[in-house]
Amino acid sequence: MSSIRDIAQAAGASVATVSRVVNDSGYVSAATRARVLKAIEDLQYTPNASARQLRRGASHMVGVVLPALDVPFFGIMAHVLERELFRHGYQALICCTDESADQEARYISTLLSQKVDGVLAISVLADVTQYRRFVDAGIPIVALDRDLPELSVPSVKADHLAGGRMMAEHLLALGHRKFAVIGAPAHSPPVLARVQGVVDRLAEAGLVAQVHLGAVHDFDACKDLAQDVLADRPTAVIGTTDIAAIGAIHAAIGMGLAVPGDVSVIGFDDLPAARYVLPALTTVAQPLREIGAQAVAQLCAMMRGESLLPVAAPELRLILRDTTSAPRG
Amino acid sequence: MSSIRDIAQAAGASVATVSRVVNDSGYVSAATRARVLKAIEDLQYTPNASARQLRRGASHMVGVVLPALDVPFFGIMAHVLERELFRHGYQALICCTDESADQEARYISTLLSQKVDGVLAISVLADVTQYRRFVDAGIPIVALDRDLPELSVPSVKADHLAGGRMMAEHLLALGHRKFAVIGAPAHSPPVLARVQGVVDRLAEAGLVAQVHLGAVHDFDACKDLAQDVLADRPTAVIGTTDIAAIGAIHAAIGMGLAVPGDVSVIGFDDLPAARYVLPALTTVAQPLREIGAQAVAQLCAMMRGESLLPVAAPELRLILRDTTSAPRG
DNA sequence: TTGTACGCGTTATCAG
DNA sequence: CTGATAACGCGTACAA
Repeated sequence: MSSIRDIAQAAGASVATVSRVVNDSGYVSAATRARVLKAIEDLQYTPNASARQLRRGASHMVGVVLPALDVPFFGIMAHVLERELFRHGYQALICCTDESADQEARYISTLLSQKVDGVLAISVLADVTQYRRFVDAGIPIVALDRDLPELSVPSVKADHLAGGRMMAEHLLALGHRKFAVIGAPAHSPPVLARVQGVVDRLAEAGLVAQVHLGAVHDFDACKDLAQDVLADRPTAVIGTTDIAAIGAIHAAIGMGLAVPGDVSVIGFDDLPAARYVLPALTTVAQPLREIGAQAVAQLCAMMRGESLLPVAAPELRLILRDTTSAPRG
Repeated sequence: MSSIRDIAQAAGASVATVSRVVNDSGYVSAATRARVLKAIEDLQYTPNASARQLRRGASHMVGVVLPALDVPFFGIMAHVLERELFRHGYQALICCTDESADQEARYISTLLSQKVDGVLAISVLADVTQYRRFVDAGIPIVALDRDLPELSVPSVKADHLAGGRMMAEHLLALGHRKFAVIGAPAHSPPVLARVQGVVDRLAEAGLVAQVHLGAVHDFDACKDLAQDVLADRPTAVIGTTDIAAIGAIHAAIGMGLAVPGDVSVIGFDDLPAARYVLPALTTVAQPLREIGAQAVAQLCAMMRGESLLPVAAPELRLILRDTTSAPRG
């Protein structure tokens, strides 16, 4: 409510002096500083961020564009990004696109209007040309969990291809020979990379897997997908995500199959939900917190105009729990 | 990058005219409008939100203060609020406090600086006096899932007391007589209200329950809690949340008890995770989407200076799944 | 050490 | 229908 002028008047000083104490820049005598601070306290003065941004050119805000918050994977990621940005002095502007290109475009306009200092993007859309607007406006941008093709923008993500190989490797080592891969969404680059990793590794062992990818990534859809696939009696089902794998477990048990006795199941991500199922899900853990922190560090460097940080790809890790075992004799 | 003046120059018009076409206010001839629109297109003009806020007084931003995004309950709530606010033309400023009073205070300062038009608060802290600063600044605020005592601020929440009664009622109807209640966090008003509801209903049946509330609300902590409680062999365990109930299921099965054969378990919230466990969890569904939408509607009314909307308490609903049955013999 | 004055990008008012 | 201009709150040269 009260502006810098009110404080100046109350403290018997000029606006310039008040500004100096607020930003502690330049010289201010102890006496006047005290008077100013008192006035600030009395009048509950809060600097106006808009006026500052207008004057300084920096908004200290960062746009975070992602499909949703009510999906654990994105919720966790958003949390990490928000916390990390705050730690670095930035306010996150979280934008949920609901996987709609239209919403995404509108949000990008908003972020441009807000003059965000940078952008973190986790898009699940095929067409990401919209993001060129940030590049054109000279706004630094970092992609998460995928690349933004043709925009030559840095991206931070795990090696999903290697992740796919890990899943296949584990089951192969247990002695499995008949595989099915299920998951969603079929257009997601990281999901496709994992599938490719599985297919590659199996091919090396002279095997082929049934691959069934669906359009919607939820429990019910994945369960249905798994049900179809299980009719063929694979000894191992590879879920492209934990949700897919959990769907597969439910499908198997619903069909009277024991897990892992009759069929082994493995997932990917290691979300909290992987521990909730019974039996608890064996999965490949993706270090979401590390990925998020790395992306923010990268973006902050760019916003400071520094050169890009060299990055080590975040490490994937196999988490052994109770849904995989050797196939029945 | 380009400002309204650049557009004016390019279109051979005045800034006032450009402003008029941008906001389509006042009269502009079709010809000049066309020229201006072309210039806007050519120069990729985007209005500066800070300048607007400075001039107009409204920021079209709403602060959303909550403890976390990586916890399904809050993630879902945040998603609903964000989407709903966007629909109403507001940009959400999501602030994760990590349950820290210090963070919360710093965020409140930030929101005050940003001159948010309103605030939605889901605090889990006991001391909410910080929120008085919004009231003092004349900024509308709506509380979710709890009240903000002594601030006379509207709140939107389910009837947790009734929810507690529902849980007890269901198990009583099945014939249970020996109950345990477990959950966390012990200081959460809605959790305490649910416990009270359970206790009240059981008292009416002449029964007393063992109540064990923990400080941290996660799977492992709740599982440990349940393990202790199960030593007494209650026939029914009431979780104050789905997470607590899922912990109880794991504890029971880990101890060789069948669910629901040896012990029935019920939860609260109906998060997606309730369907992931096996057996699937019987629970009381809280209409999060409705609560969120109601809170946003309420806040929007206040921001428009309208009187408060009359609100019907969001309905709780018992979801019967596979973890409750009549007690043995 | 302190104060004056300008400009950041908009919009609203008022005159033409 | 259009244009000039003041003001929003702040930071900073520059002057004192």
